Amino acid sequence: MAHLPRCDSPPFPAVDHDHGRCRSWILQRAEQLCQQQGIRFTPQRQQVLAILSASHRSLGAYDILERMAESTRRPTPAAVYRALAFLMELGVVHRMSGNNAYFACTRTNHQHIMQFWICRRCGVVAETESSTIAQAIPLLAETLEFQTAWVTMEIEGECRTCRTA
Amino acid sequence: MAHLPRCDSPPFPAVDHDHGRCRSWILQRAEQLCQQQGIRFTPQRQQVLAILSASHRSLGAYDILERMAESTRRPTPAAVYRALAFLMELGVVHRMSGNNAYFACTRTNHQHIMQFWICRRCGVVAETESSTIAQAIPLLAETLEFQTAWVTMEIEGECRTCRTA
DNA sequence: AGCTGATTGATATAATATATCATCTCAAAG
DNA sequence: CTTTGAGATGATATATTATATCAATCAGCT
Ligand SMILES: [Zn+2]
Ligand SMILES: [Zn+2]
Ligand SMILES: [Zn+2]
Ligand SMILES: [Zn+2]
Repeated sequence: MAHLPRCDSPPFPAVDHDHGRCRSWILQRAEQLCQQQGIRFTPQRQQVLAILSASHRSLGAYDILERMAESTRRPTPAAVYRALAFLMELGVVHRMSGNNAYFACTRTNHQHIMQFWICRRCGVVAETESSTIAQAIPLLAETLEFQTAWVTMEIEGECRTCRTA
Repeated sequence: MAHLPRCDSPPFPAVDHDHGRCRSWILQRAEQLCQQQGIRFTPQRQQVLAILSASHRSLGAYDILERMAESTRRPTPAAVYRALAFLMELGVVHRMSGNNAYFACTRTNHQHIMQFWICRRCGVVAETESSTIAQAIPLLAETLEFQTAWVTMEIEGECRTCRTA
């Protein structure tokens, strides 16, 4: 990520923000990560990420499948899930377990513990990293003598844009 | 809940703890809540909660269905999901979206924001309420101008019992 | 060209969850 | 005691999400 600028769009960017910039950042980052790691960013994988990068909204796997079917031959579910697994492994797509949906990440240098803010009306997802929470969880874990492997934090509600509309 | 003692079993209780106490607390609390609210705690609902209250582990809906089939006529999936929806609405069962599983709550006076600690080996779930986190989330929400409706916090890992075994 | 491992295609199926309408039950009203 | 009506359950079908398996293809290397 050295010479790739950050995607500086804020959480829940304005509806008229320059999303082309977000979009190309998402795709270029994936390209670069694949090159660095010597793995292949195949057309199918590109296509799935391109669909997700079209907005900051999350999409279900079968929604993605439908959109792929619009431009090319309809893929099988397995193909979609394979591409999603690849992109999640690469760290450029996240899965929202609350609604079985996937979205393109716009943050670099994730800590282990992120918050995902999901607008129930428009479906847009924002990511934050609270240092307070990042500190609190290991403390709780220590008290419980619990060895943490994975943290899911999803907050559902309404974003400013939808509330004021 | 006035005269029902708290379920004082700690998070991740020892394997030899007096679970009969947990179990009867879970069932009596549900009974009492139904009486207070004038709603019916039918045999099917009791049976689902009895199955969940048999341990602190979470179970999938179809696991519950199988256990019901052992003692009575095999119910339909819809019957299981209806009972689970009822018990969740009552607040005595929670759903873990990370693994589509359900477990019997052992805490009263939930705040809005709980942490669910899920052991990947034994499946036991513990609940905590961190005041630090309960304060942090509204602050983040305010910054984002986000109106929070629901918070999911699930931490997967290994409990002490499983780590030391 | 031939080899090898990664990727994709094809097919089937698993796992989780809901929709719909008919029937039954129970408690309250008459 | 009967009626009645809302809530609960049964029955059936189907929707939604995800994975397993094996064959075919492709890309990069020798
Ligand atoms: Zn954007
Ligand atoms: Zn991210
Ligand atoms: Zn117990
Ligand atoms: Zn609880």
